[in-house]
Amino acid sequence: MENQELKNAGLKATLPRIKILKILENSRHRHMSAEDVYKALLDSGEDVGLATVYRVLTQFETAQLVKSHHFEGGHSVFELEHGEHHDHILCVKCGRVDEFVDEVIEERQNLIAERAGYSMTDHSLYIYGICPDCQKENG
Amino acid sequence: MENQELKNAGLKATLPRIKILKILENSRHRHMSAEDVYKALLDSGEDVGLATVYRVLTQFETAQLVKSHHFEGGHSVFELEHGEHHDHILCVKCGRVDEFVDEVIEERQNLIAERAGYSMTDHSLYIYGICPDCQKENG
DNA sequence: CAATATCGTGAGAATGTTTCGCATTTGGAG
DNA sequence: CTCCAAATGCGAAACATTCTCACGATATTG
Repeated sequence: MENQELKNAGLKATLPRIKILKILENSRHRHMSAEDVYKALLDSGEDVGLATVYRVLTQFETAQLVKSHHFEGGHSVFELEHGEHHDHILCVKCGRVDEFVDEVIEERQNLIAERAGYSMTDHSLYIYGICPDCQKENG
Repeated sequence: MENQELKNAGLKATLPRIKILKILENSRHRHMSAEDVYKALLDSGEDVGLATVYRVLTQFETAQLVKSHHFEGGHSVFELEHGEHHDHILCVKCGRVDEFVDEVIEERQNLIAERAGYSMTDHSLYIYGICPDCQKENG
């Protein structure tokens, strides 16, 4: 039940929050922008404000229910936390997003941060390219 | 001479372009936002519009004179191309930016893209952390 | 149960960044 | 030196995101 997830995160189980969580869980696309979530809410007949969507997503991120990503082009997306850390590879043509994990890279990053004297808090790696489907389509 | 660099890039050597190129070359900070460049221009008594700064920086990027980066927090920065590809490690406290190159990671990225069937066009890797100086300051 | 403090919300205004439209200016080829 | 496409400055617009605020729902207290 979504209610419990919210309670566990220290958030009251309000309607907008439940709805937004449901949308993130049921969406075919793992990665959704605030606008996407907002549209999905309107489509399902809900009456929430865009500001609330942003507020709730930010709260979810703080509560570590979702993770946000800032892709090129100034557009951010959110995805449910689903256990393992992973990075992203995305198609510059169709916007498709795939995920991957690479232990070697993870380790190197730690090493690099350490070598530079930084205490690493986070990192983001995005690979941009053309996905298999778009390569076919295009001559 | 900047004029020549611009000509080589197929751009007319206009005053704003020359000035902006100079600013990028002389600035102590390698990474500047459009706003930074704009302020620097005003400080040196030039009369350019912010729109022109954006236009010119975009042209420079197309001409591969500069490279842009989109760090977290919705603000982009530009830096002069200076030969080697490199990635960035930045301090979440003071905004300091350092650069690094790691062949192992570069190779792994190619491998990952290939394995996923993508034809890689670009990639961006940012490591976030606390820099040595900020670690000292803070208890 | 009533009085009251707190929280979450929608709507719209505000902010910050980047782009656009258009009249005017300018670089540089002839 | 002249002329024109290219480039520019300006204000407005587009966009994503955040803030403000009054109100309604909820929890707390006596």
